[in-house]
Amino acid sequence: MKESRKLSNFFIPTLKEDPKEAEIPSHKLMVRAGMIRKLASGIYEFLPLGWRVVKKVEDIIRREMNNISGQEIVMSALQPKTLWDKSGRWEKYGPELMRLKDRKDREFCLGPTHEEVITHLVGTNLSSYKDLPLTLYQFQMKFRDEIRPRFGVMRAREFYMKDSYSFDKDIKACEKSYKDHVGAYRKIFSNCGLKYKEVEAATGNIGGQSSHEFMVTAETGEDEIVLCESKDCDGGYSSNVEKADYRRSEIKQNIVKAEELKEIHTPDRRTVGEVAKFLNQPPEKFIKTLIYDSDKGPVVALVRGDHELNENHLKTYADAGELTLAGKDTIKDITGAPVGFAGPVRINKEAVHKIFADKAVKYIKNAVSGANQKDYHLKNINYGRDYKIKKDNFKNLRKVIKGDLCPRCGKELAFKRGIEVGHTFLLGTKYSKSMGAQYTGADGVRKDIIMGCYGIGVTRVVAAAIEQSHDKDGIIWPDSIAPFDINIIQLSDQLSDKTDNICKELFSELSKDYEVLWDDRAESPGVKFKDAQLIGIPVQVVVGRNYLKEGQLEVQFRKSGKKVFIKPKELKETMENEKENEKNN
RNA sequence: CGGGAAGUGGCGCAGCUUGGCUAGCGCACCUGCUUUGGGAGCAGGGGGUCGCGGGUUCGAAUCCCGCCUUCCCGACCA
Repeated sequence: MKESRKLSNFFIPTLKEDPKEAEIPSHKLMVRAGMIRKLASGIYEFLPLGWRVVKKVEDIIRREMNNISGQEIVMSALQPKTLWDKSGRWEKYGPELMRLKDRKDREFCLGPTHEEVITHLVGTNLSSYKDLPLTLYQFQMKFRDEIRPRFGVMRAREFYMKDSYSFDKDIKACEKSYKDHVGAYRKIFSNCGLKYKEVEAATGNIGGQSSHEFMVTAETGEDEIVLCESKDCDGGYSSNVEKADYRRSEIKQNIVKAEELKEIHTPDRRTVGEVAKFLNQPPEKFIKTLIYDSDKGPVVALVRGDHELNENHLKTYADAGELTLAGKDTIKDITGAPVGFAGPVRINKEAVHKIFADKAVKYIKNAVSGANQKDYHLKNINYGRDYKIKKDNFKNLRKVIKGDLCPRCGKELAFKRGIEVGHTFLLGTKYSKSMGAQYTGADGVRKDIIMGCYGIGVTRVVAAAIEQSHDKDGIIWPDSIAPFDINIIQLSDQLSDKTDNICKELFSELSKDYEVLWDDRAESPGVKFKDAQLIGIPVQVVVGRNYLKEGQLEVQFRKSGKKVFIKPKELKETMENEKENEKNN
């Protein structure tokens, strides 16, 4: 028997009006359909209807994780600081880590992710190459003190996540584990009925060498991605804009005479915008000079005034661990001036580890930039004459912009928005090294275990599914993750032994193969129809006047809106037919 | 953290400018009657320290000061 329910006895507080704090459809609908309630900013309770959907997604994930030989475990959400000290992330993770102390003043955090715990677990309990490969996974609430929680469960401070970790003896074996996961993720997201894109991604807080994100495409997505949609593109290209590479379309040699370098007084004008306005010059004539601190020393990046620096690219070229915008002191050392007057001319190269420039900078004629002197800028700066940078240090440093071309095939890139529902990381030895997780090889030599980690935001998948599939009346669930398969709507004006009996019969008969929600409430038809549309169960079976008159059920499909009148015994066949039709569309 | 908005029964709001009677409306809830195919009608009823603290005043939801919370726009991320 399946998990069927009567609505009269189901805790599902639906609302007629949108909650005022909700902006995007999935948030509004999840609250209105009685799936979730907010307890505090970014902290939500899942009610029976909402949790059923989460469980559906969970089951789909579990099946695929088991298919790639993953083994399910549960680790502790509460994690001791000592472990995080080893990886160095107690410091590095910053204020996003939820920290707390126990009665003896020992420090803990609520796990935002589990690399430390699992590396410790495996490192202390696995010793031979014979035990590899190994993949472990879990479902668990994760805690991240987000700067700005947003959009309901889309960006929550407590959220339900599937995280898995692979352990391998060498990089080749790890690449196989990584591929297996990517394959599993593809199945998971398509089984959830989602349209998604795989993109190259930056590794962020987790670190590691290579990483991909699974993006559900939706207007309301918080991420921006670029794709090459050209059919001729070899293998295609898709990337998060954070990471995206490109070929340029904008670089042209300007045939303009180089004019004489001039110093200009620009009191209290620091930003490109301010100086541009003051001098009445377009931002694309400016050279923006950004100074970063890194573990190797200060790094300087030059980009054109109207462009934005891509820190991920700079990080890669500078071969630096972390980059943070430099403070006053570093800037003073390098420019001899306060913040806001940095420029490439007469910069103190002694104090700098490396200088990089975006390729576009080279071609700005008679450029404007800081004079490295308080309240002064320079104009008519020209590359070669006024400043020099090694040829190899001209790179793609700016963020990808509209009009840029595919780095593989040269066709124009398309921009889309996406919701990140999954992320895969090839970690290498980042954690096994710092946490001391090693194995003994066949040759008797101790080696670091090669790791990968892989996450799916389960609760976010639910929100993303709604974002992708809803209408003005409510949610339209994909069959695979719908909270119920069939919604029996017994119209209250027809409450009688006759409709009661057929509903009872349908309920118990259908429950052998389907999850059924029977609306047996003493509500008016309007209320029942509206609620049914709102909660979006794929098949609605209306038992009302047509049954009393003709012995017919009225079956309505949420997705197609199609309505048919049939005898009760034809129901299963009708549902199968509709499923076929939907597949073909 | 910067910029913007808002806190009044469970939900959505009005009242505040110009202080004054018992704090009001819609939805939801309870009781009764009537209704019943796309969020029914009538009658009756319950539920509010007006975010918190302080101040001004004979009198504060309303004016002043401080704090807290929530939401939206930017940096983080599943």
